[in-house]
Amino acid sequence: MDGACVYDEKTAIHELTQGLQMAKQLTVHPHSPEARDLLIQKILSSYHNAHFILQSLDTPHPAPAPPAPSLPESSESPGSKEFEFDQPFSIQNVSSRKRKGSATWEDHVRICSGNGLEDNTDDGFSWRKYGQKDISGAKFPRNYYRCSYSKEQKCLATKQVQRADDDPAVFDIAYKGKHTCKLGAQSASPPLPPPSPKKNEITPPYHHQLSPPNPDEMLSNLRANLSVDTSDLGGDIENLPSSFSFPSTSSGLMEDLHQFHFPNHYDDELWQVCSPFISPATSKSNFFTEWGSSSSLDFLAGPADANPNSEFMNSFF
DNA sequence: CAAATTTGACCCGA
DNA sequence: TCGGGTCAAATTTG
Repeated sequence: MDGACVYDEKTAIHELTQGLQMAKQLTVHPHSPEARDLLIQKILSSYHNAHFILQSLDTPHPAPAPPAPSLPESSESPGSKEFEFDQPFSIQNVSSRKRKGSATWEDHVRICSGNGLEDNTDDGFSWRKYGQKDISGAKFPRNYYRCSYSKEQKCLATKQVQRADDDPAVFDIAYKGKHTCKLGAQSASPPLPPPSPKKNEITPPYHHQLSPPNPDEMLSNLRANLSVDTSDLGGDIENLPSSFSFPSTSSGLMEDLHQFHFPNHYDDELWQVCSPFISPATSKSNFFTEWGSSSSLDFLAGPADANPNSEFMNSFF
């Protein structure tokens, strides 16, 4: 739109690019622990700068106050605010139809899985599938998940996952409700051991023994996982880099990254950028692109004014 | 054997 | 009546 914005976006992209380059360096050269720390700090700094820029870009057009659709009570604990999904955005509701008492779908995320064969839709929470349905007009069935802790902790979060017709590698995910489970709440508080680490699907992200793995391990993870999908940036640099690809089977490092707190609106954006990075457990690759709105991943965002760098670094090391 | 997934039936709003 | 969302019994998996 306006030149200033473009400029800022470019700056942000530049910062992100720098961060990526440094990340690459990190993966390529053997470094002393000090040097690695330095690089990591620089990487974080770059992302932080980008985040800051994007955030400031975002302020001119504050999120429209949506006509709050009737959410089903579900809110209980004010304390778990950070897991609250923000209100909907103006995206067309994928599922306008809802049963009595069900909430509107509050967030939509599009995930492109690397090979398109697997459901790499891990988002850090532990989900249990409770249904599958063929949807008229859709090639692929829609899968319904609810939080694994829905019973134990009365967590009301649910999500729908559907493979895109035109691109089987793409999953459209709709989130509903907010996580009120402890698991989610841990993103902002000291880790607790999950009730019972379930099998594969998600190793709960924020949580799960945050006991920092040893740096070497983290580094090797980083090394193994990092790769950047820049095709997206190619001819279209004006646009925010909506996606990165970090083929990854992530674990330690990625989980630690969950501690990274992104304040405010662009959190999501940044989260999109970083999530593959952070993608827990079983994710192999992928990038997130967001469509529709934001915030579903707010649960990652911690205290709005925390300094991401220091916070992150602290938890990281 | 417990927990997760599958799948057909049921419910409900449009 | 149709289609989407959920339930719950059966089945599978670890």
